[in-house]
Amino acid sequence: MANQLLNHINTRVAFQESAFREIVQHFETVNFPKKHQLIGADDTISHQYFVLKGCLRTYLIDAQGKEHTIQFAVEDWWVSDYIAYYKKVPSIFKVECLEDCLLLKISKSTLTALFDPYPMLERYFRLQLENAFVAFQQRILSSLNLTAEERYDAFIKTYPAIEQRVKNYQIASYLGVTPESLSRIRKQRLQSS
Amino acid sequence: MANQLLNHINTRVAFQESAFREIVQHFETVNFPKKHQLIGADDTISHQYFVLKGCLRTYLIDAQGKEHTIQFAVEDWWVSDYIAYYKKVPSIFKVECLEDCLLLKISKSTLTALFDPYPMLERYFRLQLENAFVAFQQRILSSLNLTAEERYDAFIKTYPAIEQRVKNYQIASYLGVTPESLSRIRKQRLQSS
DNA sequence: AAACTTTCTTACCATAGATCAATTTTTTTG
DNA sequence: CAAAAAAATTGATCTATGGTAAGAAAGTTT
Repeated sequence: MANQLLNHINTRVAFQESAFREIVQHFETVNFPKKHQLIGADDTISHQYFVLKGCLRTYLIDAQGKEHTIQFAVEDWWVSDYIAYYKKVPSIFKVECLEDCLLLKISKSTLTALFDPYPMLERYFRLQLENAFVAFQQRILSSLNLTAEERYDAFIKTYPAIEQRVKNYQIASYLGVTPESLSRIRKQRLQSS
Repeated sequence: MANQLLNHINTRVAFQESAFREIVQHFETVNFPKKHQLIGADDTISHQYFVLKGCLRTYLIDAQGKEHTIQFAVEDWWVSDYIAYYKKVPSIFKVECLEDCLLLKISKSTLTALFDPYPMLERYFRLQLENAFVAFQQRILSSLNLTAEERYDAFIKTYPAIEQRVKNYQIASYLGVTPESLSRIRKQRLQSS
């Protein structure tokens, strides 16, 4: 089961199985039902989670009561409130399970302690961050660049698997449009195809 | 002069000066005049740059001929087309000097080769990426969350030094509004103060 | 399967910000 | 420092998307 994590690490760096057996002991397998709130606003966040099975989203409710989705996570993704996790500030995001979830949990202190004896583990996380850097730049570009419809197209193209598993209003809140607008966009697309 | 880089590295990790003397040899100091184009669209990008002095911006011209600024860089910032740099695809961004610039240049291959003997250097870059991750998430949040005026406020607050050094139309293209709209926002702010 | 809850759709009107077109101000250059 | 170029401003209009409200559809619970 934890092999899924090793496989993922090996997509980025060559990691020895013996070393991995050491590391994996520091993870805890946790199980949450659909609708469980993994992280709630104002928590202190000292853990991150690797998704073995399930689907989650990280979102925020703003002063006007509107939801904004910053990230979805499915199998082989990492999830947390990374602003709170990296900056040691109280969480502003909530993370909820959109399906029943099986996760690998590790604390920041445990993980960073592993970086000294296992530099390849640190490299894996650096490369993960490089990937996130690129994904975020492209998302920022989309928001500068594209109409709501184009952003929806791009989302479907980039994350076809996710689109199937989450509610339209959640996609809308990820794209930065209202559910009503997304509904109109979807209608238009049906008619023109 | 290169000490400026050591100082910056030491804001994130404890780095030995002896080790730094080794590393710094692999950097090249380069000088460019205002308006010089450091990176042009469609280049292969194998270097990144540490800003010793000056101000630059990374931007893109879209299919409709409109500019979108993805990043500014001033002293102690790193700059490149990071999509091209990380993903090994042709650059989509241009990077231009907004002032006369003094930069430290290093190639990706040289830098990554230094990560093995100097794990603290890799750690520094990991921590840099964590910071960028947070900054990008906050920017995405702004674009989901805030009106043009609120984004302008946030920009001024977050980057007061940059606001002074770049053109308004460049700020507009960073915020995702037209220069005309930014001008109206600025007018309104003057009147209400 | 009836009742309830959540999500999605549709319609109508409102608005932030875009676009277009001048004009003024600022900056750069010969 | 005058001329030219670049940037900023202003006004008039337009448009994509938002807000509100209501009903339809889908999903969940008893």
